[in-house]
Amino acid sequence: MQNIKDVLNLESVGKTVHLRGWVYRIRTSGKLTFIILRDSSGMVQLLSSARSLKEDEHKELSSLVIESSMEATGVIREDKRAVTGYEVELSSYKIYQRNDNFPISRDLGEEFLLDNRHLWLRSREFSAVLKIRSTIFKAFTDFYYENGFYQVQPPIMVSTATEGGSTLFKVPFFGDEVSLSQSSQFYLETFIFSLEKVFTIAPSFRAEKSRTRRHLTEYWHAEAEVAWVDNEGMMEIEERMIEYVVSSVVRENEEELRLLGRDVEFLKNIKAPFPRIRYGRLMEMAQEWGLNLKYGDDLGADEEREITVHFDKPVFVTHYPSSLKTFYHRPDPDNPDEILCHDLLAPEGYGEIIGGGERIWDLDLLKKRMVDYNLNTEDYYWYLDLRKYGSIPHSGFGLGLDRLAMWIMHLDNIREAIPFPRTIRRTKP
RNA sequence: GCCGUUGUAGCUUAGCUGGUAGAGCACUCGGCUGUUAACCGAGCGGUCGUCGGUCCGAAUCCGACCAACGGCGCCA
Repeated sequence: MQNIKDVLNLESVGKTVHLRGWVYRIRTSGKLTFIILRDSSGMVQLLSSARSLKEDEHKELSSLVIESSMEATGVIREDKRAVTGYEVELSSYKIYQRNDNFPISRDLGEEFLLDNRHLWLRSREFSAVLKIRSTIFKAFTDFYYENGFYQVQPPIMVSTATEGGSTLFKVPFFGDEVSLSQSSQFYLETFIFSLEKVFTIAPSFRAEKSRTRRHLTEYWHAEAEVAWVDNEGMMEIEERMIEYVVSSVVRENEEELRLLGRDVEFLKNIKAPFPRIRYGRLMEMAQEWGLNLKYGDDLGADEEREITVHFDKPVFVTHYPSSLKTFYHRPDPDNPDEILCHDLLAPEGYGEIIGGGERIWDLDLLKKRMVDYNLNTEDYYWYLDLRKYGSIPHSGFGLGLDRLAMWIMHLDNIREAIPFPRTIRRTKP
């Protein structure tokens, strides 16, 4: 058996090829039947006729419907009339399943496709999404391995909140209750005392009742934590990682990007370094652009969109006022009202894809901040222990891989970037 | 949590100020020896989201409910 892509070349012409896959299109014209066969690698036109097959064999093939599965043997030749430039004249075949009519046809509603996502995965469009996603996950991992990081595996069932209790998913646990992880950050911090540079890719769960194009209740969270690195050093690692991931997709998946209509030239220009803008300066710029924002306001979706259209690269926003971020961020020693943190906003209106920064590593300050946030320090005993024994400066970040994928592919909704989206109103298929 | 939109055949939909449901695709059958989302002809397919109300009469008007979608806030 061969992959379709591997036989679409001049060396194969005149040879007998053995293929298997699914019927992508079928149409008859008189005594000829054209079957477009697809497999994971591509598609090719098959020709069935009474010339090279028995009459009843040709008839059986002509009755196949879309997405039937089959095996095909025949001689391949060049033919400009066929979709991919080659055609296989069938000499024998095997049908695995001649199915009933496939539910998905040419008229497609958004809701219907979501209900039939398990079948829509077979489409050319979604196959391209899946291939690009695969590259993104591999490239992210490769980048950190190449830079001396260790991959670690934090728990998913946890008993401490990272981002505030109201968005926790509660799960029964032998008469007790646990939560699904919102972020692996605190656990990642435990690993740096032995491994120094660590990363993970794990699902995170947020019970936020969000109904937006950029939120999922279950999403793939890529996180890293690094010993001895400050806020600026962390941003340097992140921008090199983003460049690495984007250039990997451009190199491996140019065909898929074009199928999705993505402007590949735009992606080729995504090179580090990325601009850094302090929050205070951004507020001044926003006012110059006519936005109704003042110091102390958080960036809403509209503001992020307005801001990021002014850039053709991702942009870091740093030094937020401490009132806008959660307790573990380290205050700037030069200006304690601001914190040493950064968000990375994707361009073209996509907005936040990374949140990161320097962590508080002083025990007393961390305790004080937790008390300010009404957190029970006893629950976080293990997190506080990290500041008791050999505490060090360190930084980290969290990246929404589905958001990154959404931006790279220029999709309208994050649901189109993940095979089986979980949102407030969808747990099937 | 808040605001909005939509629900008619397997899919995409038309249906005006109420008068008894129409099309395209898919599928089945027939035609065509070069099709490209083929084309041509025929057939199959609907308790108009659910429940209730108004009316001689409701897909259409009113109410409640359900579901999905879109947006805000929150975040990655």
